[in-house]
Amino acid sequence: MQKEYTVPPFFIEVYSVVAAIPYGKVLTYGGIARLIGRPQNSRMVGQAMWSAPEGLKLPCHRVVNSSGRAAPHWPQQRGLLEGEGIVFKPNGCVDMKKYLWDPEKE
DNA sequence: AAATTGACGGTTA
DNA sequence: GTAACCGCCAATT
Repeated sequence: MQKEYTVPPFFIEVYSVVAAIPYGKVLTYGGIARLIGRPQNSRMVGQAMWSAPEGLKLPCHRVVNSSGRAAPHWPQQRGLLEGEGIVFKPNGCVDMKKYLWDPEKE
C-alpha cells in the first residue's frame, strides 16, 4: 500500500479535537492546541486545518482565532458559521462568550 | 540536515 | 478596540 496520506500524528490529534466540536459552537486555535497538550502550538493547528483532507469532514469553519474573529485567509467562513446559527457582532467578531465550546464543561 | 514558513497567542503601545 | 512585535513548535521544501 502506498502512503499517499503521510498524515503526521500531530495533525491527527488536531483533527480529532476539531471533529469533536458540536454544532453551533466554536473553538479557538489555541484552545485546540491546549486540548492536545501543546498550548504553544496554536500555529500548527491552523496548518493542520489547511492540510486537512476534506474527507474527514472537519468543521474547520468552527475554528476561530483568539480574537474571536474568523481566519484572515478565509472568505466564506463567516457565512458558514452564520448558517449554523452563530451570530457575528457588527465588528466581525463571534460572541465567544456564548459560542466558545467548553470541552470540560460538556 | 538546514532553512523557511505558518488558517496563531499573548503582550505592549 | 486596533496595531505591531515577539515567541513557540512542527511541517514543508
